[in-house]
Amino acid sequence: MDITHILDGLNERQREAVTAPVGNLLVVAGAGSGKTRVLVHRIAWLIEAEGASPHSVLAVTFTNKAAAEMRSRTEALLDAPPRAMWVGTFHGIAHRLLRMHWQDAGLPQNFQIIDSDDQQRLVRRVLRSLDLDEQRWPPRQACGFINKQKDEGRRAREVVTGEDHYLVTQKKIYESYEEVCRAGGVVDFAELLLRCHEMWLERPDVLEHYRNRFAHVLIDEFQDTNTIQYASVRVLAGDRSSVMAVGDDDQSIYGWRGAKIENIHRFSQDFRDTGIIRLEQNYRSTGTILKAANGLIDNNTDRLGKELWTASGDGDPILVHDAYNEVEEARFVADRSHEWIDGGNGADEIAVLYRSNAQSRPLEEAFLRADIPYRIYGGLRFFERAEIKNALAYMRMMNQRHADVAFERIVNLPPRGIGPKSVDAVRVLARERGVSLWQAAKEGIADGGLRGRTASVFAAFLALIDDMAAEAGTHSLREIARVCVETSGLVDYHKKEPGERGLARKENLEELVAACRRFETERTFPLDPRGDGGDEEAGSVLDDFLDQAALESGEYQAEAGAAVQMMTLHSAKGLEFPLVFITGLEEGLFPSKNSDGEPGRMEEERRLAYVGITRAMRQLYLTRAETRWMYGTDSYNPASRFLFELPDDTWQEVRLGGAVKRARFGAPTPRAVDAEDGALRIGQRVHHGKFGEGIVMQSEGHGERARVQVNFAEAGAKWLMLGFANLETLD
DNA sequence: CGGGGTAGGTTTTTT
DNA sequence: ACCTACCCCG
Repeated sequence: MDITHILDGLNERQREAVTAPVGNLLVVAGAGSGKTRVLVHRIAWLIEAEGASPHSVLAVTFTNKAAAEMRSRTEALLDAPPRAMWVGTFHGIAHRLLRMHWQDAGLPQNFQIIDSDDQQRLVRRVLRSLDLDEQRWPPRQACGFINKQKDEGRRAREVVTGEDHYLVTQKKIYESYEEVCRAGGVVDFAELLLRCHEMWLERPDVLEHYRNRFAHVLIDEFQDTNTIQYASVRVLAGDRSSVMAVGDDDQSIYGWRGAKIENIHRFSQDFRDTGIIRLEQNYRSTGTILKAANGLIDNNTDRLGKELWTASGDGDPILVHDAYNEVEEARFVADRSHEWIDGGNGADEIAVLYRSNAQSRPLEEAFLRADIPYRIYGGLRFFERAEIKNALAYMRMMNQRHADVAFERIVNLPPRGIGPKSVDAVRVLARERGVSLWQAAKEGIADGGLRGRTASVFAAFLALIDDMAAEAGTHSLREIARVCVETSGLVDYHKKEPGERGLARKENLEELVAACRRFETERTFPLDPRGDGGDEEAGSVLDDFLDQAALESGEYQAEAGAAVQMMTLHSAKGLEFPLVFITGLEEGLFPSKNSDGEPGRMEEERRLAYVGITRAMRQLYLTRAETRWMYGTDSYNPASRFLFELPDDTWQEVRLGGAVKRARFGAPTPRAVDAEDGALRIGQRVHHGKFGEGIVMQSEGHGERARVQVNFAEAGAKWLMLGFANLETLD
């Protein structure tokens, strides 16, 4: 078989990774070094050169988008599209296994996946049943606790609490939540992974089957794996299979979500005879941009160590702009975008990045005013919108009357006179009799468990659902959707809502019906990453649709038209753009003030800045605002420390008008450095024996450990120990 | 029961 | 500033 097409166009390191002997391999792939390419070509190599069966390949990613891309690129490279290969997200693959092995996993056959929103609703109900105050025990926090435990592989009974009242209570909530999920036959995202992992441990026969099957495991973005994902890979790999882990410790930005950067460090110890290959040649950015990125990330300790380089030229310096406020900052970004587009370039070559979504508003207004098309990523995705979830809940009820989560959601939506009290009566009945809410309502009406008005409103609701089911028939997904949206009264309900919002919701519901029609013929969303293994029984179209809606809440719609892309730094990971703006480079915003304190958090912020910088191919702008209107007040934030960490010869300041002379990035806001010593404050001018004059920018720690960052006129930004530096104050 | 007004809390995000 | 979650009254 001719395999040259697999190796053509790869550099030496890439080729080394692709053709490495079958076995464990860690590929540390820097930004823009051709990571996906290596994964895809490795799969092709295994199949066409090593003779591996597509059946034996398992490729795992984090997002559906990445999975879809990997699948399509692999298929394009191979002679015969490998249907039997498994490519998917951790969650998608776990879900698939659980559907096939529901009995081995101890789940009901018709278990349903709930998203984080549903989870929070369930937890809220648990809190009420435990009589806990929601102010003191915020549902969000409880969800966080539960998910964290599951991500660490711990069941409620395994949580060690000691005497700690907080832990004791959270454990109680977790236990109770587990029971509610079990009784309702629902599975949350973290549960998919944990349940699958437990199944392997408890059923060695099942594990053995998959160990034999998946001789080749490939994992993308390995630095983002959490404890349970790492453990699962280890268990599946056993000591035979070959695992290729690809990742970049410098791009680990999901620690707050449970990702363990250590996993990438541990890999070579835990997996036998691991080869390590570093991909450091960057094909994306200019030399200047890479130099800035390298210089910045060098401020982090605890790295595997890696330095990106490029064979292309230096390119233009990074341009730094210090705006008066966020409106001017936005105008600057829009102006420069305009120039770029006028120069004959596409709007879609531009990305505007920010730390938090709240920053998008002024940017949006500036682009609107400048008449530049833009598109904002992030925020609520289609299947997470309330009106869509309502409609999906009706669809679920069509299928399974006993789906309590759905029942709770729509029982009084649109409002039909079933208030909290009536629902409570049914809940009590359901708990007493150990049946679903639907069953409890039905029985209650029949045997007098429910009376009077309560009985009649529920009778009407049950009849509505039954009638809708009859109207829709059982076979057409599109019909079910149409009925759920129209006969339920949802469309009318939203039509009556005032303003844009009601209209948008009504349109979303119509879009849902259209999506169902498409799904019916294609049996998949356009971005479907799942392979057709063909070795599992397919559920009904409706089941499949609801599962996919839960697991793939995202942007399944194709986007049309060239537009500037606006998104958070997090969502920009994996993307690249010729022109990139990173906005809001201010202390407190980026790095976020929430990341102060814990040292690990600050390093993660720096990695986020690294990710942002390395998105840029040709030109990078960094902007900040001296004054920013946030949370209803003006805040004055000093320039981000990350600006000072860039090597001096990589950037230039852009000033408009250029009349005002001031220190680089303007004078920071005065703020006491250390309670113990009021003499030094942020913004203070100081003199140092060796470095000369500078301005205090930042401080860290207290007492003996206190350090300040001083931006010296000559020497640039330095961190100094207060105890040793012998700084002289100047004014 | 349901609509409207007010108080609290606001990183990042996938699945 | 803005969204949400809750409280009170019709």
